[in-house]
This record gives sequence, C-alpha cells and structure tokens, in this order.
Amino acid sequence: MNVIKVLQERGFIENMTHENELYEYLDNGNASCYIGFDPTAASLHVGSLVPIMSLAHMQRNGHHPIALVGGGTGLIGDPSGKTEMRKLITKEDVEFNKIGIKKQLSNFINFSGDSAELVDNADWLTGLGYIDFLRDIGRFFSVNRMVKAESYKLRLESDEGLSFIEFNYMLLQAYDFMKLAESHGCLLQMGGSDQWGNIVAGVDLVRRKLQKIAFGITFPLITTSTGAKMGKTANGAVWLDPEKTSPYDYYQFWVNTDDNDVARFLALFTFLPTDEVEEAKKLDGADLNSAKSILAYEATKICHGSEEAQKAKLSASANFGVRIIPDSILPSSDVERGKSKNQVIDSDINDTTPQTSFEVSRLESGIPAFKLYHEVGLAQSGSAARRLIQQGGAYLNGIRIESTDYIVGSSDIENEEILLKAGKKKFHKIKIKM
RNA sequence: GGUGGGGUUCCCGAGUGGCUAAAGGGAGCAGACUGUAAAUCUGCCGGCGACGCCUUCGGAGGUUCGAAUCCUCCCCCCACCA
Repeated sequence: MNVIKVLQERGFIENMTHENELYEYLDNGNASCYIGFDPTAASLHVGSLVPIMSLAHMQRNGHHPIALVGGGTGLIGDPSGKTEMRKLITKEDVEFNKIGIKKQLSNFINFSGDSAELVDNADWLTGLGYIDFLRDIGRFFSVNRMVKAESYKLRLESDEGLSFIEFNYMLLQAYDFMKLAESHGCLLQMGGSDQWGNIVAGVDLVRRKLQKIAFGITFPLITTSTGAKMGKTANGAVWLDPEKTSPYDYYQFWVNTDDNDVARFLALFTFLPTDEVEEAKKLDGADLNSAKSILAYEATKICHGSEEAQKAKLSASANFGVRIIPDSILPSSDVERGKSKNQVIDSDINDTTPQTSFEVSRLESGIPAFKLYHEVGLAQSGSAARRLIQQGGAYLNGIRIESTDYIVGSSDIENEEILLKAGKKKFHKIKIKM
C-alpha cells in the first residue's frame, strides 16, 4: 500500500502539494523525505510525535527518511505561527540539544545501515557567505509574497513585530530543502501545519534552481477534544527523555487520554492496525479504559522499550487496580492482558511508582505530614501541602490524613515503605532503609 | 528624534493614597459525581511549624503615620508622527 494511503488513514495528513505526482513519487519505494527538528530544547516532547511517527511509517514502508536537526536554523528561530519572538539560543546550547534529540529519534527510527539518515543543516548553513546567498537564493524570493504568507501574518499584525533575522528563516529552510534535493535526491518535505509556508517556499526554490518537482506534506495540529494543544500538562511538556518525564509518568499521560481522543491517538501514536483501531471506536465505559491502557502501553513501548512499558503498566495496576483487558480489544497488541497471571508487582525492581528512600531514623523522630508532602514533591510548598491536607486530598497508606499537624512516624511504615497519595492520581512511595 | 499610551501575583486584566495578598476571567489544585474520561457543582489558588509574621505590583531612590497607587531618575514595550 502506498504510504500516503497509510498516513491518510491514520490521520497524519492535513495538506499536500500536487497529490498525483506525490503519489507516484512514493509508489516505488526507497524515496527520500525529510522533516526538520528544532534544537531549541535538549529533548523532544510529545508535540513532535506526529512528525516522528510519520518518518517511522516512511521507513516501515520502504522509504528513506531523513531527520534534519536544525543546528543552523536553530540559531535563527522560526517565527512561523508564533506570537512571540524566540529567545536566541547559543551555539553551545544547540550543540548540546542536538545530541539529546539524535538519541531520542533513534528510538523511533532505525538509523543503522543506510535506511535512514540524520543530517544537520549547520553543515551547510553556517559557512554561507551573505552576498553569495543573496545573489544565488535571495533573488528568487519576493518580499511581496512573503509578507502575505500566513505564517508571518500573526507576527506582522502583532505588537511584537517581526525582526529581520526571523524574516529570513523561510529562505534558510527553503535552502535546506534544495540542498537535500541536490545531495540526497530528497524531494519531499513534511512538517507541521505551521510549516506550510516554509515548505512551499522550498518547493518553489527546488523548481527554480533545480528544475525539479518537489513535494510537501503538512500534518494537522493535534489538539485534544477539549481544544487544548496536545501534550501540555500542569507540569509543562511531556518529554520523550526518560530523565525529564519518567516512563511511569509518560504512561500515565497516555492513560489519561480523553475518551474522544482514544481512537485518533491509537492511529497516530501506535503501529496497531487501523481496522482494529476502527473497532476500538465502538468501545465505551470500562472497555474504553482498556483501550487507553493499550494506547499507553504501546506508546510507552515505542518510546522507552517493552520492559519500561511493562513496568509502567504493572505500577499502574498496583496503584489503580488490576485491569483485565479482553482479548478482543486491539488484539494485535502484545500487552499483558492479565487473564490468568497475577499482575501485581512481585519485586521492587519492577515498581516504577515515583519514590524516595529514607533512613528509618528520620521516621523515628517523626516528620509533619505537610513537610513530607512538600519534600517528596507531591506539593510545591508547605502551604500547598497544608491546603491539600485540609481539603482532604492527602492519603497515607490509603487512609485520608485528617490533620495538617499529623506527624508521620515509624508506626506508619508498612512493609518497609510508606505510600503517599495526593489527590486521586499522584502517588509517591517512601522506601525505608532499616 | 518628537508626541502620546503602557509595564500588576502562572496568563489575560481591574485597581490610581489606608477597607488591597491586590476585583474579574483563564489555567491549575482539591472535594463530590464517575471509568485514572468529559461535563457539572463546591472549595482553594504568594510564602512561612501560621488566627500572627514576611515578601510581591518594571528598577533605584524620595514624600507620607501609611504607596501598586503621589514625586524624581533609570530600564523596557507599544502607537502615531519624523
């Protein structure tokens, strides 16, 4: 099946240029395509998952994905669709961030051999001469057209304005595309819907400079059914870096998917077959939660590996109760369905519930509950912890703490640990060292 | 460069001498209802071992018994004009 069909079926495609020719381009396999990633942070987050998954699909369908890390363009900052100017980051930061991004991408895309590639536009951008660039590339760009571009609109109309350095971004991205078309025969660029302007600029440049037809695909902006940008939580972005967002939290993020988003997210963020996802649309009530478990398990598996996904699921079972997942729901998933086996955690190593370890002596002298909540990070301040307790949201070993003055002592230790809970969903274990 | 308007607690945005830890909305948190969902209702929403104390309204000084509010200087932003 043509990969375009695959992507369309799974909800990846918002827009594309000359559909018929693009279809042909991708019909025979081993076509190159690329997506750029901004090295503005040391980790990618779930907001980048759509582009990443689309590259993975490309590879699975026999094509040659190129992930471009914007080591050069990262020094400029893309204004597309942004209300405010990005803070300029240093070259050192860009270098550092690149390393993290490469590492994460390789969880999703296999870069071994030559089936996929990772390039850095710093390699060709940083050495550019200003005058040469203007003469060779700049002359193809009409300011009249650029000013009208949707991607600049927000900024041109805003109080913030658009600086000249940002205005140039489009030319650089177009130049990237041309470079890759030249050196790698890559004639397809993909990106978020805010990238349409930049991509089309590249398509035009390739045609003018190289007399070749190039293509572009944009992805829809993924929002939750409540209208919020997907991937933002109270604690900020959900990162792909296990150091920044633990596999446990990553799993929890997916489990908490809104009912109305489950099927759509299964199609986008797992590799499960679309006919099974179609079936999952019919689920409701508790069965829908099974589908969420599978979504969480699969998404965690892709990002952090089977073992971590399994642990995250076990820990969830321990905290929220074991869920038996019927065989009929998303049957292609290798998730543990718990039909016979006891799924409760059998060793501490498998428990990934957030935890801290304490010397037993600390408990012997006693710690006020509100301090403890603050210390382990379940409350942002002592005051917040007091509020939590006052409002009845603090539980110790499953029992509600009634008084902010409650002193947690050694008598609260059960099986060498103390289980703290804040609200209904946040857990923290204190492991006692005897 | 000129003239005018601004910078308020996570965000938007009131407040122009004491009643102001600062209206209202959003976000967030907790409780109830549930399915670790959504919607809804209720409460909370600067810090502090806490019926009191401390810090906050661009920055630094000053006036005053008392300042986010008045004065001086400085920094930054915006609009129009040049």
